[in-house]
Amino acid sequence: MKNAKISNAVIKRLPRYRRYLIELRKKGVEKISSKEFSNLIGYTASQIRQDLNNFGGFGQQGYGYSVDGLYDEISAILGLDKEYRMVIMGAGNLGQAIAKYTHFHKQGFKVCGVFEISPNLIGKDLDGIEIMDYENIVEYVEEEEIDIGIICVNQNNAQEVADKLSFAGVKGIWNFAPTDIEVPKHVALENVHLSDSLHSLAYHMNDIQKKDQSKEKAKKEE
Amino acid sequence: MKNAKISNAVIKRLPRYRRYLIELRKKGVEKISSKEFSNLIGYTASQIRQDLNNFGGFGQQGYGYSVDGLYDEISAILGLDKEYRMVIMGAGNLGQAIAKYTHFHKQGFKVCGVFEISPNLIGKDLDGIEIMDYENIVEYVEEEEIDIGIICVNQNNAQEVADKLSFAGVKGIWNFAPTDIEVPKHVALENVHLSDSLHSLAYHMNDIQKKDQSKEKAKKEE
DNA sequence: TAGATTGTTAATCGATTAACAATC
DNA sequence: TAGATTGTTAATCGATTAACAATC
Repeated sequence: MKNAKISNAVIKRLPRYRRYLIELRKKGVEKISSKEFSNLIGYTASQIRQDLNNFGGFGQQGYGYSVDGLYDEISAILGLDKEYRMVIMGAGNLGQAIAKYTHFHKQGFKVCGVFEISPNLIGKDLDGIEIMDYENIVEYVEEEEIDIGIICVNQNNAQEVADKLSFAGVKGIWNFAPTDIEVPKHVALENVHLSDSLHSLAYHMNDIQKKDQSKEKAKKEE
Repeated sequence: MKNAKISNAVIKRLPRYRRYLIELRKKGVEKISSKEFSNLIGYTASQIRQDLNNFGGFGQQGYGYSVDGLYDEISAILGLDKEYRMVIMGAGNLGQAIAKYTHFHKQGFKVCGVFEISPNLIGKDLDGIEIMDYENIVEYVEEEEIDIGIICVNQNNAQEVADKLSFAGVKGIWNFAPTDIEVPKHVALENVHLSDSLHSLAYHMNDIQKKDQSKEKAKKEE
């Protein structure tokens, strides 16, 4: 494995490669060339080879890539050969939904507990996961060896919660609050800005309509 | 407003500009220079000016940008001066959470209905939003003039639901299913691949740890 | 008018694509 | 050995940054 800094653009493509490899495996496909993979996934064959060669030579000349082998390699690169222990901060709609969503659990990301400040919610059970008092988050993270904190509190409290989680010693923060937060450099941060995503969708919807309208206009003027 | 194709990198930054402008407005700030904005938001002043000039000259030489004015311009560019009517496909945990999440509603994105295939859920009420039968989605979209379909069904049904929504005439699809779907070119598509995001977080967590370890090793070898 | 800051052109940087020698 | 396909270098493309004339 090489040592140079891998660009984020490459990292963002890895989970997608992995998803397609899972599908191929399901279908019993044993090998795939970069060209075949390109047709399937929509990246150029060249880009696929470049991306993979950031991490090592996983292919074999004249043959292609082993589907199983590549799947294992990418999983290892992403760190998906480990288990992760997570806490959810905030038991609002989103926090509760993520707590109940089994999809992550199946992939090795386990929600261990949910933390709340509201007394109405503390003590409740979410499909077997307890809602606990925000007061106790620091000791819980230490004792239960929590890796990841998921921020589902509102905008105004997001930074404070992030600070607390960082202090408590999580290695990563997954932020769903619609605001930018700052974390120490030894903590990894991934944002899911749902509103931003929706706004981007709105832009593209309007863009398509605008183009259609100008096309129609051009047609009439003919 | 210019006509050249705007790159997606620019579009993705617009909601973020807008968020910071909202904060500035709250604080009563009236004008901001690209340099001041740069310090705040973390993009270079040059990039800010480049980005904005894709859409028009919103600033004034020697002065800067009007916070209010720029907010309005960006909102209009994104199409946030309109209201959007949405349906949620799938009343699982995620679908229910989004239905109840008031944040989007406040920004002009209204969830009008939720659609399900499971008889146990059809007819139920989610904070005033009815869960309806998937059978009736096409006529509902037409009659209620739905703009956006939100896909919260599982991976295996996502493409079928997307096809149905496209046929029914939505202008945009917001996909939360952990798979890639295809839509006709007159339909805008925005994906929220939560698993991919989590995998990317895992990578960065491991990357930080690896670097820390090699640093420590280098220290010991001194 | 002088100072500040934009709008815009030019330079740089990084990411993607193309080409091809290496090799299975 | 011949054919296929990788790994990798070189070329291209696009996005970001720097520079500066225009102008408020």
